[in-house]
Amino acid sequence: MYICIVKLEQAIQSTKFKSEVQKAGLNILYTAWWLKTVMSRELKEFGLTHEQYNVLRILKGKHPELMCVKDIACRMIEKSSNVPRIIDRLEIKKLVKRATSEADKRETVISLTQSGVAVLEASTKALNAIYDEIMTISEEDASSINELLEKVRENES
Amino acid sequence: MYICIVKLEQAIQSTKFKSEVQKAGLNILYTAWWLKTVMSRELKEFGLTHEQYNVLRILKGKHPELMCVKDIACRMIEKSSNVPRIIDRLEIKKLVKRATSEADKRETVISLTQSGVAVLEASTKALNAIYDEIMTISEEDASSINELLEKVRENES
DNA sequence: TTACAATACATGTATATACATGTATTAGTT
DNA sequence: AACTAATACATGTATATACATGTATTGTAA
Repeated sequence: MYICIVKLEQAIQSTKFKSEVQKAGLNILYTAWWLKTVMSRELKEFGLTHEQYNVLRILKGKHPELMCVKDIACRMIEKSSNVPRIIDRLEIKKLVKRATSEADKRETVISLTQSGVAVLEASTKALNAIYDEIMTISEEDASSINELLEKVRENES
Repeated sequence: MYICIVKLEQAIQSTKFKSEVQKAGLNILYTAWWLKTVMSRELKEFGLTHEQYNVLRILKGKHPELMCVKDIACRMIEKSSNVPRIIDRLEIKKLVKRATSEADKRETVISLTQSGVAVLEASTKALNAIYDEIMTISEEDASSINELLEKVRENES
């Protein structure tokens, strides 16, 4: 059973918004929370948190090449993630291994263990299934969202 | 100076996405993180976290009526927020007051203090200014986002 | 009316976020 | 080459998230 509250108005019990733009801000925040909740519930079956999964997924992108902490950090969705600490938990679960870089001893290089690869593959399969199940929008609508969100972010000051 | 990474591909250093739908998921998560970061930086000037601000804003909606903890909780954007603990911090800063409900002694009723109202008003002004500055999309685009995000969430299983 | 379930909130725990600081190593400057 | 700055990461702190458990109060049913 998933949390199913379609309308933002119902979700946050509020009907007055200053503008569509402000409502869009709340909608983005709420939808992200909803997505994270659904994904986390699935990942829990594999003993992973959302952030731990993200690190594994990033490592997989270069596997079997090693990656240093800062290269993982700059690929994280949430840039303020404390990557060394997330790696701590993954290391305890023997899903990744740490080593000091030969080339630059300041760097710690991380690699996926075989068990890390296995857990990642299984959890990715489960996540994809959940995505197919809950995100039933069309590719066209998804494209529109991607365009619009990049428009939202295209500002500096 | 704001974080300005327009394209998702740059932001998370990834170019391959399984589908537009999956990319939309990442885009929603990343945009939410970006929005929260910008807002939090502004709120810091007032000694507030994003969540503390949310609780104040919700209380304002009924002010000067009192609200109990569960009524605040169900209006939060992030439903898993631990509202009693957020109220702890606000109480220490004398922005809200706790009292036991007369009608039902299990309930704790919360009210904004005068200083709470003042801080909320000032921070809301600052946040609105930031919103105007960074969210320069049109009302029409914002409406499209609202429609599409509600389409994204309209699924259960 | 007593017993039990449900409700409302407080509190505890593990992990994450956001940010500051500490420590080792490398790069750059004189 | 010695000194200083910068870099990479580890670690510390306050708050939040996500969830479990504890405690007081209320509702309900025998």
